[in-house]
Amino acid sequence: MNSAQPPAGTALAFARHDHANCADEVLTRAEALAKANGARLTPVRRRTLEILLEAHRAMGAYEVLERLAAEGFGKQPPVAYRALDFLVEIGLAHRIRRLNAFTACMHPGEAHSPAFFICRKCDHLAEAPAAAVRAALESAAEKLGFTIERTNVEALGLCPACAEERT
Amino acid sequence: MNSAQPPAGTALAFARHDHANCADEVLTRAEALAKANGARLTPVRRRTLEILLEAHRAMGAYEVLERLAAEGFGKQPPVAYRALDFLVEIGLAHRIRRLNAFTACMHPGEAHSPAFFICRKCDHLAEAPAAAVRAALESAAEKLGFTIERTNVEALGLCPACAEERT
DNA sequence: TTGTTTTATGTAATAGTGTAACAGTCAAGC
DNA sequence: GCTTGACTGTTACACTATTACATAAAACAA
Repeated sequence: MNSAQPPAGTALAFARHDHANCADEVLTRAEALAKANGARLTPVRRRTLEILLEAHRAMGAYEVLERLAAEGFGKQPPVAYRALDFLVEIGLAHRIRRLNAFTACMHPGEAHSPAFFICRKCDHLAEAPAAAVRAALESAAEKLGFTIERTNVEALGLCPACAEERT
Repeated sequence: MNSAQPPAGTALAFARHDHANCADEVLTRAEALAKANGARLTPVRRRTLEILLEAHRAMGAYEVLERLAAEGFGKQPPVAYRALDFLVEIGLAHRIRRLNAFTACMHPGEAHSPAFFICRKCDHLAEAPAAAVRAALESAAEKLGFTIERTNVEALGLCPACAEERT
């Protein structure tokens, strides 16, 4: 893999920010969002989301699994993958392919197609709204006759802090 | 994994197109491009590129490795991964993370940051130039103070043919 | 040329990521 | 209650990728 394993320190934004009640807000919306999709926010699923929200960074599936197992849920990979896939499916989490990791979505429910910025030095991660990116993609897709259902937009580079250090 | 294993049928474009001399052109450029980077297009590396060009679709690293091994090169994963990583590094190939696969770049040398469109039904893959997408990304990055070095833009959905079939 | 450094290749061993298949369980609707 | 379908859990395994180390070949300097 990269220098980037699910890494134990992939914060969600480069700038410090208070997120005292991010989690509460999101969980409330989550319930609604799940119901809207005709899906159920079961205990494993809910707890998985909480874990991602608490961590507030990208986590590997196996890292999430450890936490779940420790709390009495199943101990096998499918437990984590199913819960994570569910969350991604209904838009409560995102999969960061470059990191083989997952992260809670910070703006669930809002129609958004985020872009992710990943620092190659410190592995920190930032999620940014990217309506313009999506629009450009749609336009390119149209020329091909392609119907977009889901997108993964990830940029690798240097975060402000690491760029500062003159690497 | 996905329904998408390195898959044995991931063509490069949805529309039929003749690419009789794609390969030759690209290989010629490759030499030059390598030299420009102070890098060497060694036999394994060159052959790896040829394999990707011949296949003209996305190939998993192990699939490439099989081919290399059959031709007398090393039989262990690092052989393929090193060659593929090299090609990606200097812009002769792209890594499609959603498919865990690699594909030869069709426009090496040209400053471009491609977007990939992957059909979830047939796994076919299209590479499209996406200057507008890149511009939008740069703009978002600037707001974060982030310096982009490399991007992965992948869209999942339905290709024209599969969309037709009313899935 | 010869010796030295760097870069590249090859192998073995193993770590990490993700799935398929199946059995049991639980909730919702009839 | 009973059926149905969705959800959870487990075993077992497939696939993807890396680390570490030994060898070899090219590039460079003396």
